[in-house]
Amino acid sequence: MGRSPCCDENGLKKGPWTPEEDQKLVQYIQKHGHGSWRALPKLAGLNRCGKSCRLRWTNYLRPDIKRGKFSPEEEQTILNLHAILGNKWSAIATHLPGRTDNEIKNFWNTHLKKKLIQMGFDPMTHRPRTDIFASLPHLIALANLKELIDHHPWDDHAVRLQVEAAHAAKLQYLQHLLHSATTAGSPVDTAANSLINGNIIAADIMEPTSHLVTTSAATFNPLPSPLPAHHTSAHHPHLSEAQTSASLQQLLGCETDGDACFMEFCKGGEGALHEAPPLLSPSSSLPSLMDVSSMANVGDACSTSSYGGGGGGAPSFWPDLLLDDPFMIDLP
DNA sequence: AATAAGATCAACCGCTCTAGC
DNA sequence: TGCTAGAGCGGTTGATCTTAT
Repeated sequence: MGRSPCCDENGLKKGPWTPEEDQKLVQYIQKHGHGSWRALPKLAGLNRCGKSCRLRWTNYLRPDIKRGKFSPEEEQTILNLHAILGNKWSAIATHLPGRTDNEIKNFWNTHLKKKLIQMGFDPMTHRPRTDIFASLPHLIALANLKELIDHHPWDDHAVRLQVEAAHAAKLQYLQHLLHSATTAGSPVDTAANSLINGNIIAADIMEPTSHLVTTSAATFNPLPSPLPAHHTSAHHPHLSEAQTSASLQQLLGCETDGDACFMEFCKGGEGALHEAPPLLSPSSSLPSLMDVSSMANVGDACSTSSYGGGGGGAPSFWPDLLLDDPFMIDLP
């Protein structure tokens, strides 16, 4: 255990690699393979530590490295996988041939993270930021920008995230308002009225999620009945299965019954999980998987398909958020 | 043209994990 | 079973490049 001494010993060279060093490293590995990285520098005639050699090879010199801009498809894959895996760059990199974990990490930190933040998302959870009062003007603007869908040049994932986020956040906000409205004279009363009167709920703006907000706002029971004994989700402790099913039907805008609707929803998710079965083992302790697995609390529809690799892949914030405890919203 | 600010990305640091003894 | 060395990972840094003023 402990940290292995590395570049800080014996005056080994650090910093940028020269073309000569690159050539030595490439030639040696092509001839002998890398073998033990620790032994390699000496054998290859390099005044570098093994760790530095390994990094240079894996991140830059490897022949199968793909360089250049990330394609929209790659960007979407990263977004999808990050929503599921979090900062597991090496795991994400295994699904992007030719891209290194370092490159993906840099791309995330310099592009995608900022993009999500600008869209009002928490880049770590992929959920709308919960400081809703602070970001309300932004959300209102988003929710009322139909042009966003019609004309915005962003890729599908970004648009979908933005639209869904606006509505999910509205829903969360509304749920809070409904709860708060019981307090007479509450400063949120006015806001609630204006919301319900249409200032924010513009049911005709965005289908299908727009009417999700209105229907749920109209029918949402702020004090749902207790769960059946067999249904003890920690995530959705106040929703009964029947309520969940019915709410889903409404929320997802389905003609069919709630279970079938939910199945459809699971199947309809973008391909992240379809393409990533090796990453989704039941024994995995990746915390962000909870977002996905929690979908199973509704009807077990997604759990098997997700873990089995054949199923869902919905935006991770969605089902959780829609079914979340209405009073769990973080408020300033 | 000069300079400041921001963006990018290669490389390093320090930690954890794992295989071998 | 416990210890160690080596490999790998994610976070961070800092040099360089680009853009704005």
